[in-house]
Amino acid sequence: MEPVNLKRLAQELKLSVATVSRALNNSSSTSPATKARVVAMASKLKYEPNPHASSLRRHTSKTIGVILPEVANPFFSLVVNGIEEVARDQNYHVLLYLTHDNYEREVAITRLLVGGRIDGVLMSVASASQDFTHLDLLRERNIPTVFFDRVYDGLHTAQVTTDNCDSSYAATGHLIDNGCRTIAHLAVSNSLYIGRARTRGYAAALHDNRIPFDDELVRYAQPSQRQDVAMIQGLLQRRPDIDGIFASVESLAMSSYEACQNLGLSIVTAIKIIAFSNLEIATFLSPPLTTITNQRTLWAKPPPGYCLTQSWKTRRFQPATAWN
Amino acid sequence: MEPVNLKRLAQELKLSVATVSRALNNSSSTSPATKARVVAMASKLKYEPNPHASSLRRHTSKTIGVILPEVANPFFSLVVNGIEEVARDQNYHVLLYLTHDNYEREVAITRLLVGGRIDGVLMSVASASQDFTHLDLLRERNIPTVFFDRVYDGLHTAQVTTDNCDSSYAATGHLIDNGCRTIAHLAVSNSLYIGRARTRGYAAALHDNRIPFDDELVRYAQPSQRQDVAMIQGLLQRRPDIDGIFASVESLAMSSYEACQNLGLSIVTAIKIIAFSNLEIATFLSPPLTTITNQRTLWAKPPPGYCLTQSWKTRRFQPATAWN
DNA sequence: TTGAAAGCGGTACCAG
DNA sequence: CTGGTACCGCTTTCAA
Repeated sequence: MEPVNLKRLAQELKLSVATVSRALNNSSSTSPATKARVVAMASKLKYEPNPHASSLRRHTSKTIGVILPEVANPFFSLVVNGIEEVARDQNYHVLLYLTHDNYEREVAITRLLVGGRIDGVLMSVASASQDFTHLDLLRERNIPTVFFDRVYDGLHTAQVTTDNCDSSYAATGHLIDNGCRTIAHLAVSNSLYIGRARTRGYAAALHDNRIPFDDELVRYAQPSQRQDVAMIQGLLQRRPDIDGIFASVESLAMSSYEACQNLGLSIVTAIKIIAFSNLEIATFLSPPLTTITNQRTLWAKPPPGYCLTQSWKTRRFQPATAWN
Repeated sequence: MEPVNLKRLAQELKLSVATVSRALNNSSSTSPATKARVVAMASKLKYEPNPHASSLRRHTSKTIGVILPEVANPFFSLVVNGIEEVARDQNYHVLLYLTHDNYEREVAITRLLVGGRIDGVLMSVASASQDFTHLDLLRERNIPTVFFDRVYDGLHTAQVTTDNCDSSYAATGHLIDNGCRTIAHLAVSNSLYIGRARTRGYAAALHDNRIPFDDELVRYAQPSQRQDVAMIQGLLQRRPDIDGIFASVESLAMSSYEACQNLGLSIVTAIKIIAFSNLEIATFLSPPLTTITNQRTLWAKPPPGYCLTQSWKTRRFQPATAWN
C-alpha cells in the first residue's frame, strides 16, 4: 500500500514535489490551474501532511506544551478548555502533561520539552516545587513560557494571575464581618508566589481587624485528600475555638466539609467556610459554599514581561441556609 | 549560539554522529568507554533529542491523540488523568483535543491525526455524531484506535466501556422500588451505542415492572446547559405526574436540580433523581444525589477486538435528607 | 511558473 | 566497535 505523501501526489500528477508543496501551502507563484489539480488530487487521496517532517524543516511545531498539576479540578479543567479552544482556532496542537504536584515529574517534563517538541509552554507550577532552576532551561533555549495561576516570578515572562492578595483579604474580611474571630487558613505551599500572596491577604485582614495572627491556625495542604481531612480534623479538635475557615483552594474546602461532617460540627452555625473555587455546583452544596470565583478565564497575548491580572469576586449565594 | 544536536556532540567529542546516536540509544555495539563520554557530554550540554527528526525517521512518534467531548466533567478528567499517567510512565506523549460534542470539530480533528502525528488514538465519540465515516479513515491508515465510554461499534477495535444497560436497569429499578411510577429518562444522543444501551436498560426495567413505556418521557440532551434546563422545565410543567428522573449523564442531573429549583419542586419528596456520575461531592449536594458510579477507571491493553467492561455500582449516600 | 537539489536532525544499514 | 552515508517527508533556495 503506497503511502500518501508529497512524492506520491507528485507522481500521480506528473509534477515535482516542490510544486505540489507550494500549491498546497498556497504560496506565491503557482498557477491557479495546477493548484486546483493538486488540491483535487490531495483530497481525493485524503492526503495529510506529515507534521514531523514539516516541523523538522521549519523549526516550529505548531504545538504548545501545557503543564499543570492536575486536571480533576474545576479551575484547571476550565483552563484546559480555554487553552485547547484557542489553540485549535489557531491551528495549534496541545500536548498535555500533569505533574500531580510532584517536583521530579515537573523537572522531567520540562526537560522533555526543550528538544524542539513544542513552540511554547503554558505552565502552572507544582506546589511542591522549591527549586526552579529547571525552568531556566526554558529561557536558555528561548522557549516562550507563560505562567498562570501558580506563578514563578523568578523567570521574567508573561504571567496570567489573579489578585490573590486582595481577594484573600476580602474573603477573610468577609468571615470577620460575619462574626468569626478564630479563623484557620488552609494554604497551599508557601514557596509559591500564589500561596504567599493568599496568606499575605489573610494576615493583612486579621491585622486590620486587630485579630492576632496565630501560626497554629495556618496549615498547609497534604499530599493526599485523605491526609488533608485528617489534618483538618486534628486542627479542629486541638482548637475548638475555630469558628471560620478560609480555604485557599477548593479541594481544601471539600476536605473541610468532610472533616466537619466526621466531627459532627455544623457548618454555618459552628464554623463558616469560604474558599477560592470555580465549582459550578457550589450553590447546591449543603450548606452552600461561599466562594471567591474568578469571573472568566482570559487568554490574551500579553507582551513579554506583562502581567495579566484576573479579577475575582466573592459570589454570595442566596439559598435559605446560606449565612451571608 | 550553536544548537545542541547530535552533530554538535559529535564535533565536541571527535566522533561520528552515528556513534553518538548509538551511544545515547544504548543500542548494541558501543564501547562502555565512549558511551560514558557521550553521555557525560550530552548531560553537560543539556542535549535533548529532536523528537520530530526521530519520529520522521522511525515512523513512530511516541504520541497518542486523545479526543474527548470535554474535560470539565469529572468522568473525563479522571480519564485524562489516567491516560496521562500511563502515557508518561511509558514515555509517551499526549495530544489532547476537545470536540465539545461538535461533529464538525471531531471530523476536523480526526483528519489532522492521520498524517503521522500520532501512533494511536483514544476516543470518546461526540454525542452529536450520526455519521462515522471519518472514523474509518483511522482504520484505512492503520491507526490503532480505542474507544471508551462513548463507543463507536462500527469500527472493529478495542473498546473500554461499562455495563450501561445493566446499570440503567438497576438505576431505573431503584427509582421504582422507591415508589416512582412516572419516570423521565434524560438521555444523550441515541445514535451512540452508550445512549442506546442506557435507554434499553431503562425500558427493560419499566417493562419488568409493568410500567408502560412513554415516549414523551424520554428526552435528549440539548447543545447547551441552558437549553437543557429549559427543556427539563418544559417537560416537568407539561407532565406534572413525573415523580422520578433518571439522568444518563451528570450534567443532566445538575440541570434537573436547577429546573426543580426554578419550579419550586422539592427534590426527594416530589421528584427523585438518579444519575450516572463521578462527582466526588455528590454526597454534599442538597439533597444528596444518588449516583451510579464507576468504581475505577481501568487502563489495560486489551487485545484488538476485545471489549473491556467496567462495572458500575449504585452508591447510596446516608445523610439525613437522603431518600434511599 | 516549475524542477532539481540541499538539508532539517536523527536512524540504520553496510563496510571496514 | 566505529565511520560513512542514504533516507524519512517536507520546505526552500536557486536555476531554468
